[in-house]
Order: sequence, then structure tokens, then C-alpha cells
Amino acid sequence: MAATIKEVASQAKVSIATVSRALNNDPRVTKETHHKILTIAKKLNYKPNELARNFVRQKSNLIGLILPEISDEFFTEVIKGVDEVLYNYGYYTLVASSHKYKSLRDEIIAFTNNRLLAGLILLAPDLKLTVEEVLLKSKIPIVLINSDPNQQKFDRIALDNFEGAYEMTKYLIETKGYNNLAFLTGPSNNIDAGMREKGFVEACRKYNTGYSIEPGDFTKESGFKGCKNLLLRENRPRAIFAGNDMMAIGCYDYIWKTGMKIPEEVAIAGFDDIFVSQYLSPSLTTVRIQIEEIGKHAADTLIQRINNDSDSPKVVFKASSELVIRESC
Amino acid sequence: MAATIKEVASQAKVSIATVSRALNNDPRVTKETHHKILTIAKKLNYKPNELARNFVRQKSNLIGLILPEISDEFFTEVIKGVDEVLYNYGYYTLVASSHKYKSLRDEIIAFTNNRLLAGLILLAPDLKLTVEEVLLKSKIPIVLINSDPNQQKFDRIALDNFEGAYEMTKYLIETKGYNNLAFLTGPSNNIDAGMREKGFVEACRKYNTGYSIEPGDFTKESGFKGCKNLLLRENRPRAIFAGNDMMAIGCYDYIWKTGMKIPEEVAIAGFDDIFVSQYLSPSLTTVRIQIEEIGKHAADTLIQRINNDSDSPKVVFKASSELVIRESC
DNA sequence: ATGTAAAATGTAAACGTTTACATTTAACTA
DNA sequence: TAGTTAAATGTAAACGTTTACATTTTACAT
Repeated sequence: MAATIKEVASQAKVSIATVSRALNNDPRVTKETHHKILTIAKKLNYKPNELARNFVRQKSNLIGLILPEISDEFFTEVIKGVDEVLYNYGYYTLVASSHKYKSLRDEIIAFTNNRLLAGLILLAPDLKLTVEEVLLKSKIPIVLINSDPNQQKFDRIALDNFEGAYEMTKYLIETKGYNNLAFLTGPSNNIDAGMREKGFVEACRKYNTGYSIEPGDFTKESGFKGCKNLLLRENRPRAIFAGNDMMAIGCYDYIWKTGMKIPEEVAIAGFDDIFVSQYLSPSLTTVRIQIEEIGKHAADTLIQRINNDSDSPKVVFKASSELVIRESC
Repeated sequence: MAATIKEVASQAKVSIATVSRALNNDPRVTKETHHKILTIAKKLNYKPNELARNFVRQKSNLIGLILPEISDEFFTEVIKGVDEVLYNYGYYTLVASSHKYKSLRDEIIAFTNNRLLAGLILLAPDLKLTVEEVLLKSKIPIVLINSDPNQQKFDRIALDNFEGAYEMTKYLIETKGYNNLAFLTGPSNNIDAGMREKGFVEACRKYNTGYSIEPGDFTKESGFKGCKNLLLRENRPRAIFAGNDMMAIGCYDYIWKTGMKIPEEVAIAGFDDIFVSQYLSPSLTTVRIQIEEIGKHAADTLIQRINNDSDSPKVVFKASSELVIRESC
């Protein structure tokens, strides 16, 4: 079967220890020996058995990346950013969407205890206490993306949801002169959603503007329904700020159906700047976040933790947000 | 540190062999022993060391998934499908985009030789011979997505590019009555692109319709440029069939700029049915493929190969395509 | 040449499981 | 009750590396 270190050693007429050293670039082996070993290894098409390596080193070169679901554009960007950085550090990325048949809690328990992974990146917009308790017991470093802003116990990479929502709301009120605003929220336990709502509310208060809140769950359908509810009220809002672009699209769908005009009759704003947003008619005014940066930062932070296991203070990184002004407001 | 099988054994007053058997549900251990061991394992929060397991079994529970790039909507769906199936079989998905600093060939060599993976799914729309040669030497099962249709040496899961393009072209000619068509191709070595072009050409010939081919590379920008070239000709096409939706969007961009009308002056068709397509104005007529199915099939096929190592004939699965008729034609 | 220190290489244990084979225990049979 | 067989458990080797420690070789000073 596959060549092992033994065969390389025997052909090179050295011990396996020397082969091991040569392959790991230990400065103690002479140039000639090193060269001879590499030549023979190549000839035999020998590649170290990573399974054995990871095992004996008691440390794997695998990083887990748990995502709530992996269909979303957002998550794709995260995967890409994470993978790119990790790969350059010699680690592989193991992705897992939260699987139907297993709770997130169980999945985390498995991942943090089975020694398969050197670290874990967890994208958890709705981190629950039962999960947190499990994370605290973890034997491997963990970096959180997007969890509770009050969370001090873990390294955390976050979107600047509050700031983004605040700025957008300010824009709607101050620059565009809308009063009577409405906000479509995300799922009630989703922390991104909560922070966005907070930013919205705070700006409305600051600028003394009337507002209302309509529940949603980040899906297109809930955007449709929420928009309908809002526009059927007697005191209908002049502008609807959807908690994410997908719900904004749901708003478009409903508004198109009624024949109303965006932004003349209702203005719509979103959050995320997904690809489709620039191609809607009218194009959607929204908040953009550098998502790939988040993935990269998460990976970088995790590698730091893995390498210097130090209990240095937990890191918090906030990806800044940026208003993307288009035609829908 | 973490509990090992030894501690469980000593607390349960049995040998580690019995513990191992109990954990693997070997029918030879009595109910009582089994129960006792599981109880103690739970108490100690013992989880088998997967690295040791994989090592001693000489077989990992990791499947590699190599993607040309992972930002695309297409690839996301593939990942999702693959992950879902693999997880239910007890395998984890290790994703790797083709990394800047390493050639695909080297990456495959590493993955197929380092014993880290039990199998490999390779999405390679432009498989080269140098890569094929490496794959043939692989020590682990490999399933290809989307490679050369003449490829008989590997299990292969493919899109029905030819059929989809043929049907779309037929629709443009027969149903819509367009003559003078143009096709925007994908990258020259991309097999999907090649098959789509073939389907287009064959339908044009079959129905005796004039056509031209304009080069492209699947990017929005190349769609813009290709569209411009086509529309600036004296004999400009009545309909442009873009090799993928992204290039169709590029066409829209150019046409919008010129103020021409879709579909009254030029009709546009795409391929892929990415999310944005339904929201373009006018909405894009395109070809839809069940991408998630492809991922699932690839995973299923790979697991079959891993479990019954048989040299049964290579499998070819073709995901069927479906015309999505909207407003752009 | 001889001694000494440094450099290079070798030896063997260890990592935590699984599993072939050996042994003990339990369950019948006559 | 002893003998036989099947069931349950135990013993120890193996998997392919890395690495602490031991040994050999080399280089250099005397």
C-alpha cells in the first residue's frame, strides 16, 4: 500500500527518526541527509500520514466552522474568508451546518470533546445559555461570530449592527426627511436582529421621530406579510426599514402587488447588501458589511489562540458598516 | 485532561477492550456491562478520541470537497447537499477552495495521499489531463462533479448542460420565433460551458437558424463586453443566450446603458437560475438545475464507493434541467 | 595521536484506540 | 457433578508518527 516512514528510512539507510526530522525541517539533519531523504520520499511518493501525525502530536490540523445553515450568501462569504486564512496557516476547514437531526448543543459537545478539531469557529446569531454552558467547558479554543455583544467570555467577531442601523435611520430622518418610520425585525432570539432594532429605535428617539416595530423572521415571506400589515394600517409608515435585505425583497413583492410606488409612496431600506439588492427595481438602499473580513478575522483570532494559548484578554472585533445609498428611499 | 478509555475502564472495573466494544455496540457485551460503561463514560464526560480512532482504523471520517472557488451560489448549494448527506452517514465535510498559493494538482496530491480523507468530491469544471493522471493514482475513492462527459474512469455527477441549452435554444426559435441568435460562451476550458455551447449549436442547426458565438468567461464583465460586441455589429442578433446568468446580468447592464428594450429589441436568456434572476427587470428567462441534488448525489455515490469498495461500473448521474420562462424573451 | 565538545543520528517509548487471539465465566447436558 | 460449549471478557499487539534520551560521528584543540 502507501509507503510509510519506515520504507523511506530503510531505503535511505537512516532511522525513522532522522526521516521524521528531515521532513519537519529539523536543523539538526545535514544537508546531504536531508536531500537524500527528500529524494527518496519523492521517489516513493511518500506523504506523511496526517492521521498518525495528528494523533501523535495530540493536536489536529482541522478547524470546525459551525453555521446555522449554509445556503445564505452571508455564510458563503464567511466560509471563504475562514478557509483562505486557515489554509495559509496549514489548517483545514471543516464545515458543518446545524444538522436537522442533531441539536446545536450536541454538535458542539461532540466537536469540542472528540479531539478531532484544534479549534472552533461558531456562527451563532442566537446563542442560548445552554449552549454557552457547553462552550465554557470546551477543551479547544473557540471564536464566536456575531453573538451576544455582552458576551465577555469568548473572542468575538461581530457586525456593527447597531451603528449600521442607527446611521441608516438617521439618514432616513435627517437626509430624506421621513417621519413615521417602521422597522421589520428579525427572529426574536437573533442577536443581529436585536441590535439592528436597537439602533433603529435609538435613532428615532434621538431625532424625535415616530416609529413602529413589526415582527419578522428574516425570510422573504415574513417581509411580505410584515409589509402588508404595515401598509394596511390607517397611519401607514412613510418608510420601512427591513432588518435584512431578504425581508426588503418581501416588501417589494407586496408593494409591487399593490401597484404602489417605491420610494414615492413608501421608501424601503434593507440591511446586508446581498448581491440581488443592486438589481432590484428600484435598487435597494441598504447597509453593507465586509463579511469576508469577518471570516478572515475569526480565523486569525483563532489561530492566535491556538498558538499562544495565553489567557490574554478576549478579543472583540467589529466589522464596520457602510451605507449604500440607492434608489429605494 | 480529557478522560481516556483507560479511565473509563478502570472505573467500570473492566478492560479497555470491553469499553471499546461497548462504545461500538458490539453485541458481545452484556446489557449490564454495556449500561454500566455508558453511565461511567457519561459521568466522566468521555468522548472517544476521534484522531486515535481514525488512526487505528486506518480510515478517517472526513470527506474532502474541493471547489474552484466558494463564493458562488452554485457551490454553496453543493456544499449544503454534500454536508447534509455525509453527516447522516457519520462523515464530516472538509471544504477547500482551490487556494491561491497551491495548484489544484498539488492540492489533490496532498489530499489523496495524506490519509486524512476517506474520499474526495471534486468539482472540476475544467479538469486537465495533468490532474486526471494524479486522480487515477489516488488511494481513496473520488467522485467528480461536472467534469468531462467522456470521462469513464470516475463516478461522475453532472448537470445536463447540453439538454438544457438545447431546449432553451429550441424555445427561442420555435416558440418565440427568433432567428439570428447569439451565444455567449464560458471559459474555453470549462466543460459546462462547452456542453452548453454544443447544445445551442446543435439546436440552431437542427432548426436551420443563423447563429453566432461570442466569447465570454462567466463573469458579469465579460457579459457586458460580449453584449456590446454583439449589438454593435451591423447584423445584430435578435436574442442573446448567455452561457450563465451572471453574464446575462452583464448583458442587462449594457443594454440598460444603451436604452434598448428587453425583450422587444433584444431578448436575453441565461443559464443557472441564480437567485437574482427572478428580480431583474425584466425577470430573466433561464435554465434551472437542482444543484442541491447534485451535492447529495455526489455524497451518496461516494459513500457507496467507500463502503463497498467494489469495482462496479462507474456511475453517471445527470441532474435534469428545466426551462424557467420569464419576461426577458 | 588523544581528548573533548558539538553535531548528527539512532533507539525506543508514547499517543488512544481497535481487534485477533487467549482466557475466564456462565449455561447447559448427560 | 463433571464435561462441553457458548458467551463474555481480558491481554497484548498494532497502527505511523514524534521526541526524549542515548549513542555515534565529526571537528577541532592540544
